Amino acid sequence: MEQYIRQALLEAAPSLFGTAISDSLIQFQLTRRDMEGDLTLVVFPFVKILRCSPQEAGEKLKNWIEQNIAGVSHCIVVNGFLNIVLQKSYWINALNQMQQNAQFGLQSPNSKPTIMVEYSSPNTNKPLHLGHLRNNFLGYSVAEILKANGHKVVRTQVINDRGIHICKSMLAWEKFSPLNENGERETPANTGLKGDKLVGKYYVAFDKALQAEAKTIMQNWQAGNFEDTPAAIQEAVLNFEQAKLGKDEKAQAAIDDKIKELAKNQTSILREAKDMLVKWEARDPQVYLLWTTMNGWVYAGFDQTYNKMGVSFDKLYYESDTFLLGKDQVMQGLASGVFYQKPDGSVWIDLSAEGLDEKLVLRSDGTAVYMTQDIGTAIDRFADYPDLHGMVYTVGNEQDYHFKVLFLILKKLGYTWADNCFHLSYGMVDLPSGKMKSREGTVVDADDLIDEVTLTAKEMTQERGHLEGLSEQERETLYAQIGLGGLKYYLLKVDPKKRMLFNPEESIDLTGNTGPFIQYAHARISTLLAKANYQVQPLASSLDLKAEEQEIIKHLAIFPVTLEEAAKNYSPAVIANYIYELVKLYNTFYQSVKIIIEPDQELRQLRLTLSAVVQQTIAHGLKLLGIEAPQRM
RNA sequence: GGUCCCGUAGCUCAGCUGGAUAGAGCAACUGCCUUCUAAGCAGUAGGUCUUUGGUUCGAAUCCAAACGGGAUCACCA
Repeated sequence: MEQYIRQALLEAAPSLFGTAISDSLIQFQLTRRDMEGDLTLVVFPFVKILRCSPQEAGEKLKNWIEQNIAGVSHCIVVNGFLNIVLQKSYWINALNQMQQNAQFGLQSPNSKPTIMVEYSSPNTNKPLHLGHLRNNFLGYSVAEILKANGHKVVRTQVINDRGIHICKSMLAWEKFSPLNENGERETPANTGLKGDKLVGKYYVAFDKALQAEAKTIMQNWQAGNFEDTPAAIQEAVLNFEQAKLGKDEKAQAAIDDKIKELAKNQTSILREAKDMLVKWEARDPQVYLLWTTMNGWVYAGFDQTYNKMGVSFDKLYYESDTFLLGKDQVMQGLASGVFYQKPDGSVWIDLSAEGLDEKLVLRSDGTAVYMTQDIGTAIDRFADYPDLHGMVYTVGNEQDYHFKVLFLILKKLGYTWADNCFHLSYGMVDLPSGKMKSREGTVVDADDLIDEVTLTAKEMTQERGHLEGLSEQERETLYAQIGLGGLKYYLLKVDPKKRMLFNPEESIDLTGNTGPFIQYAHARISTLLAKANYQVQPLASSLDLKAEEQEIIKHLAIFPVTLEEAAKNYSPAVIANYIYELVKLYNTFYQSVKIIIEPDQELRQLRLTLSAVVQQTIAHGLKLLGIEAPQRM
């Protein structure tokens, strides 16, 4: 309708205004809920052209629209706004079309270019935590949203399965794992621990040992004992100590950190880890065996967690497979002059012309860094999927700079698709106590959280009791759907870009703007329709509509635009807010009118139809968020 | 220090490319289940949209600065 009036106005402009007008002059918005009207045309832009008061301009537009636009009942001019009231039959017809289209609002599948969406991308040395949950739910949901907008989507992740951090947990396991009576070190099988948890335990053990050894070295340095310390390091330490004199506490602490870094680099345990990395890159059989074994444990653990989370992937990339390609690319780029080499052999790119810094792309010892690997992975993906148009990287905003650099490098290497790469940058998740810090043990474990939320859902669902007739199996499924639904909704309803607060108590709330609130509305409608034995039937356009009913149809009508907006902004929050609003409107309606027990059959059918379309739209919306829509609860 | 992000009710968040009297939820208080699931609904109260300038018919929204918070500037990932 908006488009229709816009077009008509543009065509009629010369006779109406005496001149052609630009499209941007015609600004529509939805009429405020507390005013009469459906669509509002902003009058101010026309005032200049018509050289008259807003009131006069409004009157002129009012008369023209009332006489020339079919479907318009009448218009009201108020405060420089022209509120257009559509005929009731317009909304009945809209509802009729919605009920006949089970895919209402969705674009036809695979009608748009292929997009790859990357999310999760964990390290294989620690279990998934709350931050990963936001990441995974976001990525999964954005993939669903792009699909619903007609894109072909490939879900993927890159698994950071190599590098110094992986060697750390491997080494710690070899060094510190106790032997059992069979002479075996700890494994998931003989401890019953989940694989990712077991490996994470040794990653922590490594850090602890590293800290201890570094502390001893620093104490030696304090005491003036520089035995075993290279002269260059000794000099650096002494210089730092010198620099501390006369500085305030904060500056001194910063310098102490730098000294600590130096000490860590002098530890034997870190040297061993580095040696292991070199051996790994040389494919030392023993190191490789250990690596595949321990990674296998982690993957089994991750799979369990992904399963519980309800996320999945179409294709996996392993850093260990792509980093060599990355190195090749760097060498080629070096030859073509995109990169340059320093005397020590390290390879860099100079982005100072773009307002960025110089960035390392290959270490002096020839080993790959994160950037090397990311270059390789990106190129690999476009080679694997010839019709791939673009990529979405779901990665936290602490890596904004990294991705700016990555996309620039890819472009400089000559890959035009670099322009279609997008960093879906999301904010950190804070706890009421502040930031999550692994060292302080405040990290919220993903498995624990999911279990907790499911348990709470169970308790609360049993309290309300709408469970009669459900099997034990069905009940358990329902608890998980509600618990996880609440958690997902809680994490997705906030604009991804924004840093958010995670309050454990609120995340499992059932009332207000929550997942269960929306699921409940869905379940309530489902049982209602079943009881009423609802069948799709065209509605007579002569039916009258109550305000509550019309509000719902109006909101349903913007679902397609909302879905597009969510895709454009890569924002599940847009969908979450939309369905929340829809449910509130529906609940008001539900509470104020009779539906099944309405004696007038035409009215009853209208209200059932409205309920059915709302139910379908809630279900679609929840699916876009990766949330289940229970039939009853 | 350079660069980037953020600042809306006590708390958590909406507020589309500038538009009417800035909205929800939670927490507090009042009502509503012999009628379709009360995980609901209706209502009360709660605001200098951090501050100051600028742009204009009009600014929470755009621009600049200040203040406050965060991220990042590694041969870490």
